[in-house]
Amino acid sequence: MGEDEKIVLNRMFSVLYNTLGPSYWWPGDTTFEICVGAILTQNTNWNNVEKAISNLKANNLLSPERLFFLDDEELAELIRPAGYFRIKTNRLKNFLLFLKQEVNFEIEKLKHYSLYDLRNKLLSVKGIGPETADSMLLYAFEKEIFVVDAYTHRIFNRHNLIEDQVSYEELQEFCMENLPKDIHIYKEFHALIVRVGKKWCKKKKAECNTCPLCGID
DNA sequence: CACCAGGCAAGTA
DNA sequence: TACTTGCATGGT
Repeated sequence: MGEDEKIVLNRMFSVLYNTLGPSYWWPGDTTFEICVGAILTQNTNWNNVEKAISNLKANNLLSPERLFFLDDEELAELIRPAGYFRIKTNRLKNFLLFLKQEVNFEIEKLKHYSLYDLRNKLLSVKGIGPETADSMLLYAFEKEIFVVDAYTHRIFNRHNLIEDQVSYEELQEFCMENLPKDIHIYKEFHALIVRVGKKWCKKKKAECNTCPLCGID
């Protein structure tokens, strides 16, 4: 039972990696930049997020302290291209307040926290849900946790690996049980899923005829 | 033009 | 618990 699923997931990984190549994820130079990107990319194309991040960089504002003390209105204008800019302004500010209160803006200190301690603390910040928290944990804080997203759900469902109604945590557990427990694999597999999903596994149109995963099962 | 993007919280029943 | 809705820009 479980062995078959391991085989399928490992085959998916190698097919995707061999056809698409390495992903070099997450784009972003610092721990903080990755966290900011994780909030900005919620239900939003990364293209738009890049514009917002480059606005912040151009104004030398990609630091926890400086962003914390920036007026909400100015922050909103800078991140406007990322969409949902008023909501995301509040979510960023909530995260920045958490950084101030938890580690006095010294974000690197969070790397010493244990996985589930940090996960619970991130989830308690309003505006950080499971996917955003796990993206930060895996890519920014180097914790061994798998990131589930809409594409993971859609692709795994279309390949009859999971029921459509499974929860985030259930799907996450399924992935972590059937993939090698390796942070590098987790990083690359999530990235590959997003890349293949964007191109071949859209919400309505499933252009599976040319998808690398077509006929894998 | 319609559709969608690397979600989340709040409201409703 | 299990739906539904608002949030918003920019690319295809």
